[in-house]
Amino acid sequence: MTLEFEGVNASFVESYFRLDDDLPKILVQIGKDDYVSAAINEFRGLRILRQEPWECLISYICATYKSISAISQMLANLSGKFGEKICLGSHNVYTFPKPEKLAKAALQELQECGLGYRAKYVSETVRIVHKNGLDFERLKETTYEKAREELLKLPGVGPKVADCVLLFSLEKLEAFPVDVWVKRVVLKHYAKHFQTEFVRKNTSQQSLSTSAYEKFSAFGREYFGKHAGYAQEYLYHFERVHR
DNA sequence: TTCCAGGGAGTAT
DNA sequence: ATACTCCATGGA
Repeated sequence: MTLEFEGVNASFVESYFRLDDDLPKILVQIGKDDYVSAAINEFRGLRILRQEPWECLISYICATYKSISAISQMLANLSGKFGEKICLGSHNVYTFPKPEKLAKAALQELQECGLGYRAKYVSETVRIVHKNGLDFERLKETTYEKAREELLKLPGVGPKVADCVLLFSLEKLEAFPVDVWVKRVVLKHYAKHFQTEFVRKNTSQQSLSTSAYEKFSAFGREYFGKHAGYAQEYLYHFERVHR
């Protein structure tokens, strides 16, 4: 298999696509049952990205209660308005804005990017991170639980956003983010791991309480093990394709 | 037009 | 602790 790239060096590509992970070994580890095995067999090769923590954090704060396409649009707006222009051949692209740049942005400017009520959360979190210089490198070194606790203090960051940031940018591969899609998968195919009353309640109602979230997420970490995040990613994609 | 989206925060019980 | 409610915006 070959991988072509340009404009970056090989070490970046290896890092960004997590080529340092032993994917075949991980897929064996998380292949605990026929259902997740089906997802693995269909999408074998699907990877988790090692994203830049700052970009990941702001992106997932923006992503709450929004459709994927709308999220893409919002982030493109942010980059176009506050990022740096890069010329790639014939067309221009924009980098994700740096903390110091977003820290200077007015609330209304953020709202003009389509952030809606999230503009306030982004604005406040931007200031906290920029001012105190939230040490993402330290969060990488510490445990899943401690790093999660730190992230949850930020405005606009709840358990779902925290788990996404931990998984996609802070080296916490045991994180098992539970969104509406993963919730559906677990309720449909892993119901036997929960009390029937819990399954019934969470099947009928669309919202997800904090305590219910923690039960779903803890199940994922315990059932799939230290690389539960990979299982989440395969199940998530499998559900979205076959819904 | 109505519904819902890779949820979170605020408030009432 | 748990339940209920609101939140801006855009695509389907």
